[in-house]
Formats: sequence, structure tokens, C-alpha cells
Amino acid sequence: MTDDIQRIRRFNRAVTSEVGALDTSFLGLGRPLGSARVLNAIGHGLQEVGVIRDYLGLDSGLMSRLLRGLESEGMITTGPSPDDSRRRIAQLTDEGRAAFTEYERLSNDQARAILARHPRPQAILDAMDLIATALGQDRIEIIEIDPREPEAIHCLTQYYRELERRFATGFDVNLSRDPEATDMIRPRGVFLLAMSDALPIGCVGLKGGDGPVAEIKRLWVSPAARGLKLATRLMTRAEDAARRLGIHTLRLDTNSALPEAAALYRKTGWREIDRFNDDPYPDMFFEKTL
Amino acid sequence: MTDDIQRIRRFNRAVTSEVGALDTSFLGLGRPLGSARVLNAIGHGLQEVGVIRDYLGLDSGLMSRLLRGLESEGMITTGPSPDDSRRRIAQLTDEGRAAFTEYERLSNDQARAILARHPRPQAILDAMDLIATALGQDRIEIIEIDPREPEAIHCLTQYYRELERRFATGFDVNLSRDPEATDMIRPRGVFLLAMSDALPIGCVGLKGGDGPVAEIKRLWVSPAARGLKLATRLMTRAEDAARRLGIHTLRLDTNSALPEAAALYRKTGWREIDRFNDDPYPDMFFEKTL
DNA sequence: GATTTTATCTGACTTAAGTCAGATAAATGA
DNA sequence: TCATTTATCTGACTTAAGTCAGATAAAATC
Repeated sequence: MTDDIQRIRRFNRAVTSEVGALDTSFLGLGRPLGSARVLNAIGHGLQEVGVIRDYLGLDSGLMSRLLRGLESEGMITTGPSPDDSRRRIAQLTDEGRAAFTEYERLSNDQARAILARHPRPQAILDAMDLIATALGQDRIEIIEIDPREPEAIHCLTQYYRELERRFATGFDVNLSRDPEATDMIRPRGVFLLAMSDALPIGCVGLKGGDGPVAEIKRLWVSPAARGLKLATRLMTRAEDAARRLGIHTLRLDTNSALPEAAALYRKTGWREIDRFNDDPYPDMFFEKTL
Repeated sequence: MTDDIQRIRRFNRAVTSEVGALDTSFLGLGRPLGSARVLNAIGHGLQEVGVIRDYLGLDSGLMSRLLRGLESEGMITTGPSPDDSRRRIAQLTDEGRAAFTEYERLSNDQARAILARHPRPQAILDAMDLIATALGQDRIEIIEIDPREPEAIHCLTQYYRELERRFATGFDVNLSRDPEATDMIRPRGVFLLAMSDALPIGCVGLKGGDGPVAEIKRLWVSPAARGLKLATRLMTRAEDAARRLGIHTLRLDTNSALPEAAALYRKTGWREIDRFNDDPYPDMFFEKTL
């Protein structure tokens, strides 16, 4: 245990001395950290002065002075908010956007350098995802999204890869019954993503039709997020959505090569039923009445 | 690729906002960061003012003032170095040691909190080891050590666990011919550890006897360090040590369940020979003439 | 319409951190 | 031994960051 603590502290030393230089990649363009942080916040889409102030945790006097500084440098313009002229809105000038882009480039270059000098970049990325997800585990949010959006496709691709690895026969999505995207969009169904600070880490689809019966599809949680009860959260949200769409009965199919999935279904009120489709991959079928 | 960069930057945000608070655990005891860093450096065993200054990257004027501050707080005493009285040596007073211990406790508590709130602490630790090792990959050092020291035992334990996982029959070290520690210490042999910032991440033993033939034992590299060519480095260092001990012939045994090991041996001048012992685990035997 | 609340700004501060040109004293080398 | 080098210190600066008490003006509330 003491040993474990030492390992964490070693990690902290490593990231604060090496990465510390990374997130303060702001530095190196001759601007003080404070105004660089404000410039970046505006570049990333924050507009209202109060929102930026809260986000960066700045005193209102300091914030005001930093804005005046950036303004006199010609990096930003400010003006009253159209719907409440007590509030002010900040926007980048062309010059400001150029400076912001330069910060982005520096930050991206440093990230690229980490990957480039390691023989197993995928392992680095997976480890980083795990740690970032763990540190932000209380801020994981579930959002509804079109399954054709890139974030959703990211999860689906990972899901297919995992089935490919875990099924003894491999997995070819073309041989399976790939649901129509429109069946997983309101009003017929929904597609839900679990997001951890802009990274999609899990998904589930509710594939509805015209009647009161719908299917749960594509339940997946990233290895980085396993153990956090995210699958249960996703399923609960999918069931809530189903109820609101007037659905009374849910079905799903799965494979005995994914025992943790079947265990979850049994624990949350699903009961095993007979095969209800001719998809070649599943060998277990469940139903739940809402 | 762009996606990967975003994942690294997300990691950076996560560690600088959450862990950032962790390594600046210095804060919170009402002392400015600068003097807290100096106090911690002294607590961790640095004594000479010049060494501390270089380690922390401080200006000599600033360093001097920080020392005077800590001195007037009663945290440290300074005096001339016995062998060169231009140099000064700093030491903690009882009060200073108490403050240092308090910093250590805070830092340990925060590390413990990260483990406590995650369902899979081992996964967190493995991920942290991987990242810290990757960031410090240019500073990995190979040291000679007594195989009965805790750092060596850490590696050996991990090694046995890995064999247990990978051998179809499992692995019980008591059934194997566990070499005597004294056979892996000079003048009969050596035991080498690869260290990454105080964490042992690999080992190899050279088990010698009275004659010019010795055996390579316990070659292991942590999953956190794989791909970095560390096994090759360890083997090269072991062969160098063997030559200096007057050994002309090296032997080793291994198991075909560890194909990457056999591949390494073949690539580095070893040739397969007949079984030379009756250990129940190995099924491949190699020899190399130095 | 008067009063209170809210969002931002200004001015007058403090503290931390860092820079730099000498000053001082001990050690080193010709 | 004397000039030079080295290690540290002192004093006089600068910059960044942050605090806090009002000031100002718009919006919300009574």
C-alpha cells in the first residue's frame, strides 16, 4: 500500500515536470499566463465575461484588467451582451485568433511528440484515458445524440472491435443486422452517449419501431470506464427514454462470450426468453417489461 | 490522429486541474510555493545550497532569500560545508521536520484518495506507471543490487505472478530451482535492476558458481516498460558483468509460453541447446559463448 | 417610479517570484 | 603570496498575480 502511494507520487512528479510544461504550453509565446488563459478560454468559445471568470476562477478586478490588457494589445474586442447590457461579451479579433491558433498548434505539437517517441502509442492513450476518466468520474454525463455523429461512430467502432476480439468466430458488422440510424432517433428510438470531458466513453441504442416493443442495441463501455457502473446508468437512461416514447416491452440479444453483459441484464430485471431473430451472432435473448 | 491528440490534451487538462492540485499539495499549509519547495527538497535529503538551487532551477539571489526566510521561521539551520566553507549546508530543525512530515502526509492522503474512490485501483496504478515510465524513458538507469532488497523482491514477485498467469500449468516458485541469493551477488554473480525514477521496472540475474559457466535467471520487464528495448539493455549489462567475472559461457532456460523471450535470445546471439537441468517449468534451453 | 440586485470596472493596495549588478569570503592556481 | 575563481549573499529593482473597497450602470423587484 505504501508502495502504491509512492507509485502515484512518482506519477505526479512525472506529469507535473513533463506535462506541466505541456498544459502551460501557453508559456513560450511571451504572454503572461493569466492573459494567455483568458485568450484561450475565449478561443474555445466562452464569450460572457462572467462565465470566463468563473471558469478560470479569477477575481473580477483581475479579470477586468486582463481583458483591458488583451483589448489594448488588439487581441479581443468587448461589447455589451444583446440580451442584458450589464453583461459583456468578448470576441477574438483576427490577430487574437492567430495567437489562439498558435497556442493550439504548440499544444498539439507537444502532444504529438509524446506519442511519437513511444513504441506503443496506443497503450499510452489507453492509460491516459483511464486516468483522465478516473479523475473526472463524478462529471460523466449522458447525452442524446444522432448515431451518425462522429462521437457516436467512435464508440460503435470500438464496440465492433471488441466483439471481433471476444467472439471466437470474430465479428463482421455486415453479417449482423445493423439497425437503421433513424430507428435510433426520436420519435422511433434514441441513441445515448456517456461523455467524460468531451471524450465518448460508452453508448447504448434504443431501436424502436411503430409499436410498443423496442430493442436495446450497442451497449458498450470503454475499458477506461469499466467498474464505474456506467452500463447500468446508460441502461436506466435508455429505459426512461423508452417509457417516454410509449414503449412497454424491451428486448435485446447478446452472446455468452460477454458474460458481464448477461449478468448485468439478470441483475436489473431482465428475463431470458427464446430466440426472437435470426442474427448469426447472439445466442442469448432477454426481455423486460417496463 | 487528431482524435489521439485530443485525448492527450484531455489527459493534460485532467491531471493539471486535479493532480495539479496534487503536486502543489505544498499549498494549503500557508507557506508560499517557493519556500515549500525548498523545505521539501531539504526534507528529501538535499543539503548543499547549490544542489538545491540547481534542482529547483532558482536564481541564487532568490534561493538565498528563501533560505533566510525559512531560517527566521525556525524551519532550518544553515552552516558552512565541512570540506569547502564557501558552500553552505542546510538542515531541518525539529520544527522543520514536523512541517515536512505534514507535507508528506498531505501528499500521501491525496494519493490514497485517488485510489480509494476508484473501483479498480490496480488499473490506475498500472496506467500511471506506464505514463510515468514513458515520460521518463530517457532517464531509465540500470543498477546492481542485492536480490534480497525490497526493490528486487518487488520485481521478482511481479515476475512470478506473470509466470503464474502465462504458464498453462501455473507457476509455483517452490517447485522451481530458486537460485541462492549469494549466487547472484559478487563475486559469484550479479543481480541488475532497471529503475525509472525510483520505481523498479525490470530485472535480470546472473547466477554464477565457481567455474567459467553461469546462468541467466529472472529476466523480467514490467508491462509499463515494454517496447523500450529494456530486456536487451539488461541482458547486455548482464553479459558485460559476466565477462568481468571471468565467465566464458552463459546458459539459460525458458518456456515456449514466453515467445518474446525466445525471440530476443535468438536475435542476440544465443543458440538453442539440449535440456541441461530437471526443472519442471522450462522446455527450451539456450547457450551463448562470450 | 424608487429601491435593490447584479455585472463589471477602477484605484489603491499586497504578496510572490524573479532579475541583476555588485559585495563578500573562501578556495584555487600561477 | 597574490590574482583569480567559486559559492553565496545583499540591495535595488520588475513583473505577475491577486485582494478589496467602492463606483457605475443596467436590470429586476417592489
